[in-house]
Amino acid sequence: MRDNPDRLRVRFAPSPTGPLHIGGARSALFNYLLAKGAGGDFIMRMEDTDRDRSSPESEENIKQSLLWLGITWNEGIDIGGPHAPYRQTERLATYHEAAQKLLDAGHAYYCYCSELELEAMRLKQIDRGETPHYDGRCRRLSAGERAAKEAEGIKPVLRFAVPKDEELLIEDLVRGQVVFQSQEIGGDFVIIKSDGIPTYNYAVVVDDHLMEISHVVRGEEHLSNTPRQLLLYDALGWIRPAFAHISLILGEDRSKMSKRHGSVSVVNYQAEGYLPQALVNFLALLGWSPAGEEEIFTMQELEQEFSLERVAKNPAVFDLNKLRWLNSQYLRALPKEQIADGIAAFLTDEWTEERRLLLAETLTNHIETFSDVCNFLPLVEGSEPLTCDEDAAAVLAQEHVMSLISSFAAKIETLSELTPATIKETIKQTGKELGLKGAALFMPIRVAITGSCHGPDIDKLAALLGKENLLVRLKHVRK
RNA sequence: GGCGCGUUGGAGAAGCGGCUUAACUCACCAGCCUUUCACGCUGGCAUUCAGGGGUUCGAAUCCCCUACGCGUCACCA
Repeated sequence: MRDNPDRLRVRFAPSPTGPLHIGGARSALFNYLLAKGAGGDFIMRMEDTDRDRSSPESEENIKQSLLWLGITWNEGIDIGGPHAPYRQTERLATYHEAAQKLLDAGHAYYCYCSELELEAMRLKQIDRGETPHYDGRCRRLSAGERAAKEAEGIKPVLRFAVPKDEELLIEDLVRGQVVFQSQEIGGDFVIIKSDGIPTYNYAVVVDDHLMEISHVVRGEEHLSNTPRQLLLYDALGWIRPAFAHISLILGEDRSKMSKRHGSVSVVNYQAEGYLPQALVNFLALLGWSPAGEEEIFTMQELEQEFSLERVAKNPAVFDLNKLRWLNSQYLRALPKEQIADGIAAFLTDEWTEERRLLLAETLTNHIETFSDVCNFLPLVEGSEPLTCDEDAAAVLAQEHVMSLISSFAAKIETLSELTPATIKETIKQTGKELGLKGAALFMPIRVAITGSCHGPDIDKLAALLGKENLLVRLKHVRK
């Protein structure tokens, strides 16, 4: 039935109803890695059948986020392919065609029930302690009754006639065998809405089949939808694809990742100065584990390493700590020019290229994301003295500090150019003259400049601060 | 509530009946290095696999029950 049944074809099919979620990104990544590793196809399809919530902005956001992560598709929206179009609202005729077959074969029927009627039915069922489900009342409508409803101007939905007592077995590649009973599905479900737009469960089946998808890899929230889709495949006489349901990503409190857990959109991480390689690496490790002991992988390595067999069944908690660590690993491997570019987004225009480079060099080992640079800005900008903590104050209280700082300041004053090298030299000179070295020499100077006992290299910080600001800070200490 | 899925340390996890007195990574703690911090290095961190029953010579690994967590029950995807 497929042109090439052996070819692995997967897809990422998001709804453009919001920015790309971290969970969606992981689904896309797993699909992408699977395709790349097997030399298969990765298809990008837009499931925009919810016309109220879908927006072009969301679609754009999803595409940009995917591209930023380095996930590209070789068939799908924008670039087309043999099964175009790839946007569901542009495929309406296709869905209607298949629906007609279902209708003709008696697998589907028109339903004229109003929202009110449906609601009343549901309430009654709940009252009786039953699970709410459509009772199939329109299933046996006579031609005459149908005509009457049509005459009233009621726009019907098309429902799928769910067979009784059928066992639906999903051979899931990550969860194993999962069984559902057809009568537990919740009644005859809608496949075409009254406005002629197909529902999710129906459109996915039609598209996945027509687009020759071999493996459906998606989030676990779709597992309970699968029996409906299985029924549809069978009724249409289509062979089922392989399924793999990957577990959800949880927030720190073990509930599904949502806005209250902080950043959930890929764009958030982009804006916060994370590196796409790090996010990809992190996402890959969420629910999948490598065979060896190495954990840092490039996209190319992941393509080789990834396999569905090593995908875990249990949900994974999103650990920002580890993401930050991974990001720092990638960040430190970057040439300083790229770090300078990365932190530029968090700096004012007053920062020249040269100073940005020096800042990048100074902070490389002290920041985990580009936005962390903001934490260090007070150290290297402005002349206001920084408040000291207890330890720092103790350092300044030492007897030799006044003469040390005075002597150091005097030497700085004579310096024509402040660079890390000249400053370091000046510190050493000062130490030599006063007979000081080690912590006794460096620590008071550090505290005088930064107000703290800890921080990046003092010579670099001083150079960034500039002569004027540096002298003001030193002067302040002597008061 | 019905149905489904899951449960190994603070987090990600390996483990697929004996090689496990449970890998590896993050976090944490200690030490070394360093002018400081960080980086880096070294070491520590689950006598135990949600709990309880079974099966077996032997179980984290197989079966059952209980508990807990999550997902899903739409003309939303």
